[in-house]
Amino acid sequence: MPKFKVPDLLITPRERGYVRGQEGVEQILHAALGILVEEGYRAISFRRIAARCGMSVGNVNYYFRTKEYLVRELLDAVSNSYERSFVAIMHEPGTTPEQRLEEIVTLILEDIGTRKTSCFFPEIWALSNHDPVVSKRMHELYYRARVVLNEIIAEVNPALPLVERETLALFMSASMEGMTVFAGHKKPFRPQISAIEALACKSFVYLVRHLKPGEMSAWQRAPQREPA
Amino acid sequence: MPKFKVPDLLITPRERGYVRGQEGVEQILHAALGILVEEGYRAISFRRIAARCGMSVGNVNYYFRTKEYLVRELLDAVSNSYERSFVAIMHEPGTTPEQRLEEIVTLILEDIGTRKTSCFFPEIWALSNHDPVVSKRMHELYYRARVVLNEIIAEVNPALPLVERETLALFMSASMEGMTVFAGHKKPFRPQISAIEALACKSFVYLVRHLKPGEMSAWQRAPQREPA
DNA sequence: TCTAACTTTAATCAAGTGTCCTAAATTCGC
DNA sequence: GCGAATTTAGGACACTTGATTAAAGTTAGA
Repeated sequence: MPKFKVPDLLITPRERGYVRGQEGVEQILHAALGILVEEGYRAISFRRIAARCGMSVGNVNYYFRTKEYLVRELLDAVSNSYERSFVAIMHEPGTTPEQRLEEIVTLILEDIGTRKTSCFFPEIWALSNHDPVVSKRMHELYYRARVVLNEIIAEVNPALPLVERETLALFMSASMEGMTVFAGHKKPFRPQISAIEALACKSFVYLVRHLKPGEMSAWQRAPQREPA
Repeated sequence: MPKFKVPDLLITPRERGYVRGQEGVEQILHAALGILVEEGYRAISFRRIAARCGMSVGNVNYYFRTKEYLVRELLDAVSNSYERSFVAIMHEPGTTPEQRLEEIVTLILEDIGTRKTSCFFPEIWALSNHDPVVSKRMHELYYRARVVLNEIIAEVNPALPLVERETLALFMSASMEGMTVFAGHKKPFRPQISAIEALACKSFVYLVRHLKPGEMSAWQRAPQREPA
């Protein structure tokens, strides 16, 4: 069981308007997320959202004048929910870097077991190839996730230059994200998630501890061998 | 530069029909792949395919009576193209397991740098959450990819039980797939792909060599620590 | 030649889309 | 409780796009 759980959405309250309106906004965003998870991004439409939360089409359109605004706020709400979890781990007092690393691995690998994450992110990955706005927000989200990893690496292996730390953080983050397709919600390798967690921890700790400055770029095409 | 390059499609010839017809089928499948890559899966339609290869809608429909058949053949053609590359590496004579592992890492990490792969797979990942047929074919494709990895692991570390070998192969495969979103075609970390390759090789070789039987499951929730 | 394989044209039928508008209903601070 | 601000319903507009088919014509090759 994970120490932290990532909430589905973290919606920033509006500045003006009645409380009823705020509730409406949250209903709409949750409905949009639900549709995205259950039927895919392309299925999101004002009409479907309206139907899903018992609203009228006009009303949904009143809150979000265009679909683009709606999607943008949805992405932000998801992004913010992760932000909060990462920061929570980062600011945990009295933990060793290795403990925090393990905690992050656990958090993420547990999180990809949820239906929401298992469906949401692949959708975003696909979308980011065709939509620059989505691409930008997605990479911002992942950047924030790597901040924690970077900090841990710096603590354990301060000799490693910044660029190499960042590449290592990326490697770890991308590794874990890749598990989504195979060990996510209702995926064939979900039952082995503990073993996968162990592998991830073992290999990440090894890399963080034993990687020497310059080693990454040195390997580059090093073992040139004769063609057969 | 990689020793092998994965072709876009490997289309199995039909049993009956004129040569012209075979060309038509290939045009259609390439057009479908092109649309999927450029505009996403949902954009695939008879109309668009027809427009893209200067055919009539009816003619496209003559070759593939339903969209489902079309998509299925497209998936198969992609799957087969990978199959061929993996088998080629597996049957390479006079190479050590470590060399073959490196070759696979190179092949895959180069391949995700192509636009086709960088767009195709995220699309399939998303789709597999909503379409059981796609899900089944996708996991078959990845299973075939892991066969090579499994063989390498068995050679280097024969003491490791089958189940653990398979989980390790999955971990490596999923790790690399995860890079697609970050170091794929025109992604922000593409320039660092050599360093990423080095990290992947280092950590995979470490795991394959040093993983002891039972270690994966032993780690499971091992370091229980006091709550702060 | 003549038949199986192609190809086009044109059409059907259906479902869906975002956005805007008006008018009624409701909040909620005062 | 007043009344301005806010929220809601419902429908209209003007499209786009979708899969599939039937009939008729064209081509290839045994």
